[in-house]
Amino acid sequence: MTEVSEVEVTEQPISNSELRTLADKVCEQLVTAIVKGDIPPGHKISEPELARTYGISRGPLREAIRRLEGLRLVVRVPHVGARVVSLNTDELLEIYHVREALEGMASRLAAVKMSQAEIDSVRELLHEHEASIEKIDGHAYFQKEGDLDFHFRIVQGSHNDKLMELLGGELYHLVRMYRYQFSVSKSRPQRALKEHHRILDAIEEGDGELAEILMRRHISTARRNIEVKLTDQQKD
Amino acid sequence: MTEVSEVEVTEQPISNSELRTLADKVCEQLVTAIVKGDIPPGHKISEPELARTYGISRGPLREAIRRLEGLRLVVRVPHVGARVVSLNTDELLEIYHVREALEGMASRLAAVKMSQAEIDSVRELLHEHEASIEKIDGHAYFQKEGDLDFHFRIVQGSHNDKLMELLGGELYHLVRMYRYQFSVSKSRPQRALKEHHRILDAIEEGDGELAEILMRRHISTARRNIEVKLTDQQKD
DNA sequence: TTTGTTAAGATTGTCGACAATTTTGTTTTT
DNA sequence: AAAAACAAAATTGTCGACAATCTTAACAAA
Repeated sequence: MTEVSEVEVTEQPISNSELRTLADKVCEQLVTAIVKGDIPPGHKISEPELARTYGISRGPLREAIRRLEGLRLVVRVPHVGARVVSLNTDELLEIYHVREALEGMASRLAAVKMSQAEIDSVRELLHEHEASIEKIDGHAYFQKEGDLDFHFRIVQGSHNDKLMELLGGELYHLVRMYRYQFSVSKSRPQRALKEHHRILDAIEEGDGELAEILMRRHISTARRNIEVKLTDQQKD
Repeated sequence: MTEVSEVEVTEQPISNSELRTLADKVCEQLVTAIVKGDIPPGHKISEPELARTYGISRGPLREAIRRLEGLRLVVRVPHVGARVVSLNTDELLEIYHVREALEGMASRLAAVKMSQAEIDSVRELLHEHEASIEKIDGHAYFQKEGDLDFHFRIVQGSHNDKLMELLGGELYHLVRMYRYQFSVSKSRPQRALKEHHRILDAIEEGDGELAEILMRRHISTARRNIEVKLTDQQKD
């Protein structure tokens, strides 16, 4: 665990964050610490230790932990304590099934709801991704976060708040956590990029049905890639 | 608001509940109080008042509120307080889009994963529903909770924990809340029951694709019924 | 009357201390 | 030596008090 001794609770510049209470701020810091693996999966969440680390009392800290529990980033046992979730591949596959369903629906809705300005903006994002891929020629290390950027843009395009909450609020955290954990780089970035364009094409044409099919295929392909890697590992 | 003065924190018999801390118990009580409308939508959650009501201190209570926030049952504003969510029909329609996607996927997976014993058990549940409908002859008031029972059985049949968490953990609470709120009785219980049977048929035959299509149609029909009722209300 | 200011009151946020429970380590018994 | 019983330590759960912030209500100015 990367030591975090005596970390000041960083004041957000002035940005969006209405989260002014200690519990909220510490919760956010803990989210990134967990997602990035600074606090590794399965690690015990010690209240006295963390309270000292962040320089706050246990009250707000416990509230933050309760929030993390809701985000499915920690598992809590009464009178025993909380632990960072340890994600096995099976759970990740489950998440990909959920993503297939949810983001498929998001694409269908986006085809009806997205404005041309939103579509143009996403197209621009894809061109940035294209440039990055060419630059690093195939390895496309950046994709780690970039891929989810595209996906969340489509979810936002659905203009369905519940979809945004579910995916942005808990599922994507776990996906990112897994990617950091096993330093997974996108397996076929050029191919994925092309699929992203096709999905956006369908949305631009207002063809929700096609957009949903393409998105589902895109995610289900990713899932099968993970399954393959899993079975390969087992062979070792 | 149905007065709840001096309610004892009820000790669960011995059942499943490993939730032994005050925060957990009060959280559960608050969930049902909110879902059933005892604490109405938009109502301010006063910490001193609730702490007195449940006879606990504000510490555990605040943890419970943080948990409710995660369940999307209350909305919290720092330094101002928490309020019970007030659900407008638009949000309910959003939830039905999510349900269509999620339960469609659940049905597809259930067709592969459900055991014959599980299927038989659900079939039995449907027969009970049938009896209830005949008894009250069309009105089928019971359906209020019974309908979701069936749906959750299918979700359990998917054996996908994430699906269960998402639907059972937050979405169904909001659906039940809405139904209590507007005392919605299932509009076409016989028809719905028949559709339930067809979905289970497809699952029993291992036809995941059909099961998904039928479930999605089933839920999307329900959504359109709500939309119609909404527009009817607007005409008044 | 309406608007703006200010002060009192109430509520939320935070802390430190104590109680209850679990975990750890030691000793005793078989 | 292994298992059981016990004691000590550490951790989680709960509480009451104080600080910071927001809400209100009264008052003053336009």
